[in-house]
Amino acid sequence: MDDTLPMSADSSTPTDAASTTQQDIVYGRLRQWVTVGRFLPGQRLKIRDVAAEMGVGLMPVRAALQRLAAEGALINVPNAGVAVPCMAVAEFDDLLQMRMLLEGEAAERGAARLDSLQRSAMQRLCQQMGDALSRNDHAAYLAINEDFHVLLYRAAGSPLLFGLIDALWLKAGPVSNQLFDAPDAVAVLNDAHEDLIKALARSDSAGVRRALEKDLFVAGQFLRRQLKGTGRG
Amino acid sequence: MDDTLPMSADSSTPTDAASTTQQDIVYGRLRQWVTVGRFLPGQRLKIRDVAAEMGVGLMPVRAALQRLAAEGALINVPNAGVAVPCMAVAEFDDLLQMRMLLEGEAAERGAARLDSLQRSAMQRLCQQMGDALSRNDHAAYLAINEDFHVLLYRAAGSPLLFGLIDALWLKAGPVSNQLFDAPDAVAVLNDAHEDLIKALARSDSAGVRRALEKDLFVAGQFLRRQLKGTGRG
DNA sequence: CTGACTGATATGTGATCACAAAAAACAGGA
DNA sequence: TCCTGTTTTTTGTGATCACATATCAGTCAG
Repeated sequence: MDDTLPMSADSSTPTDAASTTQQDIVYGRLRQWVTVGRFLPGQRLKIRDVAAEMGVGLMPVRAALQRLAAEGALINVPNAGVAVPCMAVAEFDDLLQMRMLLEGEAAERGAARLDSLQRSAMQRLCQQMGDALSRNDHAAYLAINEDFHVLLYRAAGSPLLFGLIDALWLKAGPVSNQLFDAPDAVAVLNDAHEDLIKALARSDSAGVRRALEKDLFVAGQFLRRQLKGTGRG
Repeated sequence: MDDTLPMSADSSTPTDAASTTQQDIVYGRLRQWVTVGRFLPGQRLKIRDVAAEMGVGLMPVRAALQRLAAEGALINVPNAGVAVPCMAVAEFDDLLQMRMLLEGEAAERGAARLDSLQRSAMQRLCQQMGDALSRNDHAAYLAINEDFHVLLYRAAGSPLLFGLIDALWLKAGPVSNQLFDAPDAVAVLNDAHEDLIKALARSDSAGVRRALEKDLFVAGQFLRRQLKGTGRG
């Protein structure tokens, strides 16, 4: 009746894909689809459609959608199911501000705790990002970029902070993939990363924080322009 | 199929109780039960038990529990349903640190945006808290304390920040109600609030932030002692 | 008397069905 | 032609049932 259990299981563990249960599989795929921008902002996700597309029953899809909605990746309209949120410019600015606060904090803490092996790994990732940009390989850039930030933030040693950042990433997902619609963005996208590596080499945690905030800010400004353009017709 | 809708509905709106749907009612009650400390840390919440106790079907309870788990109020153990998380001291410190960061930020921003009417309201609330403490009316103190903080944080003008803070409150709920087990806590609990009001009167936003961080810190130290005592057998 | 195995119970997960409400399609009148 | 009331369809919500698995009690060999 009231058995205790050995505390574990993060619940909102980021980047965990399939477990054993079916709704977790659906959740993982749906989450990836949202972050990769498969759905348009404002689009309604209908249980039966998703179920048919994935070839599973309605029940796992319902659970997965509710879970995504609870995490803020989707919004739950009163009696019309769930939809992918469409962000107004003010909300985008709010999100960017919070990301700068939380990710800046994580970067500063993480920079002070990285060992030399992790530092060289970050330097390598930064170089790989530059290569990917010069090849115009956007998918690779985004993947390495995620690894780069995850490595730094995990080093901060705060699971809670990392979870909050992950939640913000989920919210930012639907709009972040429009980054490369701005052709002049690729020229400066890696500058902040290189600044960050330099600050890291100086063991300048505050400098790492500033570089990361700059990284988010410049990318945010490109996205912001895209956002005002589309404006959710 | 792909209709857009007029973006609204916060999904994780705090303090929203009953909507129309049944699972929202269950969710609201369950959420309150968790925050008020009705369940012991580590306790498993079984669908059929909760359903029987509330006199509703299994389906709304299942959905509500999954939603709470997605928000981090409960933890989802792989194939054993959900349970109330039991916090280790390290996790508690992490939570406290994040609360100081986020609530400190919200306090500083909110202090700069409060109008005179809201400032006097906060002063009144502070006085009421002192009265409640002198009466040993713990329930009233906690209720007014929540209003006090909500008023300040909402003024910050960042729905996202407020939502994150609310999520942290939900995590802190199961342990926060042990505050008054420390008899010497009541003597100093309102000191930081009075400091905050003074800083507010000076329009000293940074001072408001410091006072709030002190508030969280001293309360956290009392709770921390309680936590080490119980230690989750 | 202890330990492992087996059966019974309980519990979460998923499927199918039924219902209510909202949206859409349609028909009729101004 | 446009507005309006009605009907039909769609869609989310909840109930009930079926199944797999984990937990626990009971039993028997050592």
